[in-house]
Amino acid sequence: MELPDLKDDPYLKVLRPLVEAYLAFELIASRHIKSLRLTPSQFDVIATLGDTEGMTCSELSAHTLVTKGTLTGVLDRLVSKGLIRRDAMKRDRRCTKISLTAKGDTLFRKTFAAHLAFLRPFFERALSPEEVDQTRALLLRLRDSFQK
Amino acid sequence: MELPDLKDDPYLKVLRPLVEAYLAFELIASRHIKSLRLTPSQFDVIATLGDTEGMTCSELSAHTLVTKGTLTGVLDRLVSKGLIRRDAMKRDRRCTKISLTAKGDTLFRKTFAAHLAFLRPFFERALSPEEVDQTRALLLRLRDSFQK
DNA sequence: GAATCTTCGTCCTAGTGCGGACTATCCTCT
DNA sequence: AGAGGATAGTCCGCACTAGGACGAAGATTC
Repeated sequence: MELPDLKDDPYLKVLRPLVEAYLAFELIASRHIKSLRLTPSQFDVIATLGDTEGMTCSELSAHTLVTKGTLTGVLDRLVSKGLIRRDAMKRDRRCTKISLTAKGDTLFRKTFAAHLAFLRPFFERALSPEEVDQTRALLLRLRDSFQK
Repeated sequence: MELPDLKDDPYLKVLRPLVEAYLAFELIASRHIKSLRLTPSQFDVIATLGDTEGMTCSELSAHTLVTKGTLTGVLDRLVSKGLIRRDAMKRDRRCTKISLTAKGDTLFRKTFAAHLAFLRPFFERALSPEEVDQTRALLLRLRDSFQK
């Protein structure tokens, strides 16, 4: 959603840069993810499940950007790729425990660090370490303002 | 797409705040747009067409976040709501000129300023005017780094 | 123990997103 | 003029999105 940026408004001047910076990042990141034969949502799920004992659908949707309703389909595709497994839970028969298969874990180890290493240079060449801290603080203030 | 944030990496520290700030903004903005009975894409198109003589599909997709392929469907729905109009162009019979109808223009005038006014306080209470300029500059550097 | 409330995962609808294929049209170059 | 290439808009397949409806299964309350 792009909004004309009334250049003279002192506050809305950040609106477009925020959107553009995020989208530029998102485009680069998702291209790299696609080269791994995954979609962003699928990568999100794999990265979240990595190094855990597994979790339920609700937990998974809370820790990722994938909503409960969408998760069903995303998990279906990951199961058919053999990357995750759905197991019934003893205690609560409503829940399903989602966890990485051996194949999924291998993929996680191979790709996760590589993905971060791929992204780092984009940040490195844009900002000095001090600017990183500055940017981080400013963005968190913005986030908090929008979150309540 | 959410990425674990290796807290100790001096560069990737901005990754998560960037994603979170954008998503928090996006959530707020799209909720407000939905109260206008529009989707974010539809609002994007209306806002872009506002105060113009109309434009072709290609121009429209260049000025919005909607890609050419998706645009067809979005425009179809806006036509059926009576908000925009598709007219053949004399010069180039490949092109279609998309413009707001009277009803679409009324909607634009009523909602666009209101939407910006709705968003402004979120920025205002998060950042001082100087910080706005700072944030803007930093975000643009990030954007540019990801764009080449 | 039974009625109720809540939670869990799935399914549904409408709308979006991308990229590639396709047709119609225009433009360019020889 | 005629061939090749570029551009415009549409259509397609597949994946994703939010939110709401649903039945099954626990939790709570009396």
